[in-house]
Amino acid sequence: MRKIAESTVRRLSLYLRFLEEFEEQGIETVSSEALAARGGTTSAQVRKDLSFFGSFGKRGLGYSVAELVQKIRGILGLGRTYRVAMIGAGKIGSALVQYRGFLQRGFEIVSIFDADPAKVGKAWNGLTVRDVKEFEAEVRRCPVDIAVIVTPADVAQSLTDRCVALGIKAVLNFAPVQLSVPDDVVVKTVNLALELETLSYALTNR
Amino acid sequence: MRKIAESTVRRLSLYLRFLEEFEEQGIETVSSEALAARGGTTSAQVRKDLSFFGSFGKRGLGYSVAELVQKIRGILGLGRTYRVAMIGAGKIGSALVQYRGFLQRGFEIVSIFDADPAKVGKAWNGLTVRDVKEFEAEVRRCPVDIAVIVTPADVAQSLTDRCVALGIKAVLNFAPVQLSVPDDVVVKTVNLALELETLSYALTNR
DNA sequence: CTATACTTGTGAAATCTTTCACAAAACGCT
DNA sequence: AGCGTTTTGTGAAAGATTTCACAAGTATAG
Repeated sequence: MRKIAESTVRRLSLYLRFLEEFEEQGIETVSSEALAARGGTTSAQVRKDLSFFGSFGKRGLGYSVAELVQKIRGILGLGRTYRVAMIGAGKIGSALVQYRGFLQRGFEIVSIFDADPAKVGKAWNGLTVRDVKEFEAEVRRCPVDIAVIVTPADVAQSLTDRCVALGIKAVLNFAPVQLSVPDDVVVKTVNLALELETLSYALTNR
Repeated sequence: MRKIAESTVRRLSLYLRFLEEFEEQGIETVSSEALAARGGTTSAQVRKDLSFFGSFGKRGLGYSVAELVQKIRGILGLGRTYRVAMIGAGKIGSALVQYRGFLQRGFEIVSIFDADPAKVGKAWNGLTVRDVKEFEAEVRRCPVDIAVIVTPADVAQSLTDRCVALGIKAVLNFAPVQLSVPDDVVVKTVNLALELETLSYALTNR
């Protein structure tokens, strides 16, 4: 398939959220204009984004909400559940484990690891925190699709390397570092400092 | 000043992190090539990014690390501290309050609010959680530059409106909703579901 | 059955961002 | 001082993304 811009994929994910809202409200049909209004973009943008994947609407009518939800879920690969390993049982890891949206959207946390002996063995949301030394053994026994790195910056890269060695192809990184991985592995980094600094820039330059 | 792309600002923030690392390592001078290598971009990109704000290097030599750190800090508006209000004392709020990088980078959390009476009055990292009913009174007494929204989705917009009414110009939003604000207010949303879904897309389409 | 109103899907145009490529500057060496 | 090496700063080219604008469907009403 032709290369799709990351911005397009992010918007599809947003559209999906709005469509699910519409569905809950019992709205059966939506125009690109209405969807755009809800998401702060333009109708042309919505139609263009969708057009990369097919034509899902009816001229004069708009899109069937239920159908478009299905199509976008398909495009985003949300028709299955993903198995997630959480690496790091600190504050943020703890918050994420309890975040219901995770499971709700098909991302199931199946294991948690930490290096701190004080944390190992504790139960968290029905899962036992394991020693990160057992990471390889555990992942081989109970494979995962996605690793979430919630560790201090200094160990994030080496843990990522271990994930890569195990064949994990997707990493969500909360450590404030730039991770390097082979081309066939995808990393998303959520960098709080970066977000704050763009706010700082915006506050300063206006 | 000419409009600067968000992507440029984000890269500047990254460069700053790398430059600080270099500084710690005692490296005094850096070329655009070296900075690019560290950040996974190209030297031309680095030079172009910087060129929007001035010319900070010496031909043949590169950039003085210390000087470039200062310049970028200036560009990003990091020469001051920002006062931050945390709205929502749940798991994520709790994790953020304890995140040292916040204060380290000049963002000082000065107040925490929650609607849950069970949480109000508790001390957190030296701060007392206040009832969100007192939000206006408290912010007027102790003004803030940035509000961090860490609440359930359904109250995020109304709290944002209250921030706007108080004259707060920057919001960092962790609630999984699209916030609408006037043009002179800037919002950054960190949307976990979105990040997971881009991973899902990447895992599916390869 | 025709006219009217709407809304999609999509090439083409406009805009924005990144990459290229090279003159100009700075330094060290002889 | 002149020469070779390095690296910046920046127009221009290439590439990517967004917006425009309109033909082509679809429905409804008379």
